[in-house]
Amino acid sequence: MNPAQALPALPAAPDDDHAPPPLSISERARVAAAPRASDYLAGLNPEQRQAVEATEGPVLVLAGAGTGKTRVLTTRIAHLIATGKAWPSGILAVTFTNKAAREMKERVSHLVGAAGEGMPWLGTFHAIGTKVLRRHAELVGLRSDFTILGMDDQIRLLKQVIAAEGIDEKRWPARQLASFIDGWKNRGLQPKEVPAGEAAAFANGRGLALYGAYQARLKTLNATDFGDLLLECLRLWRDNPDVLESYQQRFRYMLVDEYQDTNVAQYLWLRLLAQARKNLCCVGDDDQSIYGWRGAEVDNILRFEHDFPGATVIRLERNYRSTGHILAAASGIIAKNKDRLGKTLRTEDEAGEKVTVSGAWDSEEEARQIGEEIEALHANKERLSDVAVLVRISAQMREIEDRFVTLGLPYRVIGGPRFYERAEIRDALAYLRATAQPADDLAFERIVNLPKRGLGEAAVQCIHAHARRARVSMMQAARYLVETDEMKPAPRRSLRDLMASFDRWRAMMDRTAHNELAATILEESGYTDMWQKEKSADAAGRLENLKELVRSMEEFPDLASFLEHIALVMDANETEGQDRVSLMTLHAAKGLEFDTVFLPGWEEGLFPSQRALDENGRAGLEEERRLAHVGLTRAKRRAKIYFASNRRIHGMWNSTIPSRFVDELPEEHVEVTEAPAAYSVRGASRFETMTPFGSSYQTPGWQRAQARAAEASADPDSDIRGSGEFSEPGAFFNQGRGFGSGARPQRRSPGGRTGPQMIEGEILAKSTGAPSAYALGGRVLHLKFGPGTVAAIDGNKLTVDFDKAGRKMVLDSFVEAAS
DNA sequence: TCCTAGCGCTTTTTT
DNA sequence: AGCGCTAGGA
Repeated sequence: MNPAQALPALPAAPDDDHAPPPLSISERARVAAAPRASDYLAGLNPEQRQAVEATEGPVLVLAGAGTGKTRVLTTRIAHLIATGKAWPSGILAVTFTNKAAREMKERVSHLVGAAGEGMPWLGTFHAIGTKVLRRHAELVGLRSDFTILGMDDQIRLLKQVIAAEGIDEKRWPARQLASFIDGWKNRGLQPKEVPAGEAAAFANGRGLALYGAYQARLKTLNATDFGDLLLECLRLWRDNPDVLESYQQRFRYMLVDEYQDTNVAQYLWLRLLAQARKNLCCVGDDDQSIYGWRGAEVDNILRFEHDFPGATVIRLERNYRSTGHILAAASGIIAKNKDRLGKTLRTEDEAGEKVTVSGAWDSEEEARQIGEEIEALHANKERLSDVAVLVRISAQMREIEDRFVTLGLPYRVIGGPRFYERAEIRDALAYLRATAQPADDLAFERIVNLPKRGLGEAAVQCIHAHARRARVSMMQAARYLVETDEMKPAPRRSLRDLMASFDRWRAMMDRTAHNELAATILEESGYTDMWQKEKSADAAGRLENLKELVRSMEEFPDLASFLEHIALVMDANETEGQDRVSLMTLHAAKGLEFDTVFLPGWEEGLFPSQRALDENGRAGLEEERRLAHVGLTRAKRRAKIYFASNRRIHGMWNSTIPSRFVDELPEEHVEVTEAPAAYSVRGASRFETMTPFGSSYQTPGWQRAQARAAEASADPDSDIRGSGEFSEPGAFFNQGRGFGSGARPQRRSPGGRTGPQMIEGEILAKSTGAPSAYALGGRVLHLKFGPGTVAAIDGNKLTVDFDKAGRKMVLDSFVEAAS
């Protein structure tokens, strides 16, 4: 980056079998112009170095977790540039995510200086596909200013297509069709290539017709979806050999990151480009292929040597991340997989701590244990940002978040709803699109009645009908309709105002900064007003997001390039800096690392996911196992696995058994922790573990609750798990319906003490008569709702305004005084 | 046109 | 349980 840190002279051309031919004058000049990399090869281990220097022919680098994969990729690019084998513009480097592309760009320019910034062909498959398509749009029936539809637009369009074919959208949901079409596109299949049998699965055999109709509709709209960005490239290159050849000539060297995640379409895309020069270097790890469910084809990496004869395969097995026990545990698990190329990770690091396995009674206790351990780590001067909790499914997060809120542990959820997927952002973008691209019907439709301006279903239908009849955009149709009296006066007036606004904004476009224009549009359209009037808790956050959106536009030269960027980039701009625990899914954790990793929910059915097993059998199981491997290899120094005996799934309590992966861990690298309250979990029969009072398994809920309440008052120290919140008496009688229907299973604890739970406020309220120890306006802390202020007191019943949860009536025994 | 009660669905998620 | 969507009524 910094030119001042000038780099010493190049090392001599690598002295190996693939030594380049003598350099011509122009090539020498090129080398001279390339920024010098210092001893960029020096820090590499022998395998890494081999991977960097094997520039010619197909190369597969099998890079295990934490083996320096990104380093190899970036150094390889630097090497190609520094040795004069290629200009930056002659190197194609593809990644899956924008984040990965950004990082790679950064690291390359760090190595080679400003030349790296100029790598025009470093990007995601989709970004590069877009670039190619814009240049040759007319050859595939598009104009070069085609719009890229996001998922929501895609669904909206499919709904229209389904409706147009006279199919009941409720019976055959657009979402499902979208996943069919995405699946076909992932496999590189155009409508005419889809196997007849497959398409029959949707809408009684009309799936294929719908796919065709959808594609036709996209063309009319001058639009593509994400899949098309690759598919249309394939079509372009196949139908126009001269165009293909120009790209084959251009890309002297090609690099692919995360090759195990490529789908068939991407494989075909790469193969077409690599056919001529064959300098294709794929980096990946078959043991980290976890995206099969969205079309990734592990076979691509497993078959690499077959697909690219004469390929060099290099294994990176030296792990620089994890300590010995963690690595051995991860290796032990992944070794059970059959479909793999086989690698053995090793480390020169110390053995470190063993992987721990802990059982918990239920998911709440699991969350409590994790919270406690994190607090202990924190007290021990560990940074929270070095700690992560990795879950299998997002639904697991809530309980853990609840616990963190209660404890006041700062945390951040990674990979939540993405910035650009948030409704308010999509709405704002729709306004901008409708302004900048008047033919963008989907954008227009999204905001025509947002905020509500009296243009409901009927009005939209009317515009639609006219647009279709006159074969014009909805915007044009609307323009026509305000001049006629096909519409009722009220909507007509409203529509006229809206059209006038759009005219005004469009007129501003060339003389107003685009971010200013955006602010104006959001203001004048009443959109920001809409959220300002909204009293809900997240309205403020949404307004904040809108501000952030406008601010982020500054970085782009004009509205068009901003919209282009938006269509492809879906990353949230994470605010860094604070010391927080990270909470995310295992999928989101790929590529990250933390000192300490908590892995809750290792239970059959949840992890491995029952659905993965049902739908994909052994392949599904192996993918889950890879996920376990990914989870463990995120840990640098500590990995902690948990399972609970009872977990609520879709609102119902279920008895669960530990994951088979727990038992696949190699014994000698694992330590089973003592549960804080000693109760046997493993091997306990389902009924034993869940009957609270002898045979009360079938006892009506009210009896159980009474018994529990009595016990609660008798034992103030008992483990309080209910919230103490009041509920209507009626609701109470509706809840205790026994196991599997919402009632919570009871713990059997050694001393015969049973934790009271779901305590019915009314009963407990009668059983304790002591006056409240809390004062009006006092601060209290509630186990479930967190901190709050006492608003009213009635005996032992408090009305508390919780900071997070709002106003609730709770029993004072459920709160404690807080500062 | 707007509000709300009820229904059904529910892994993982990028572009 | 929680969310989003839809239908049906005000």
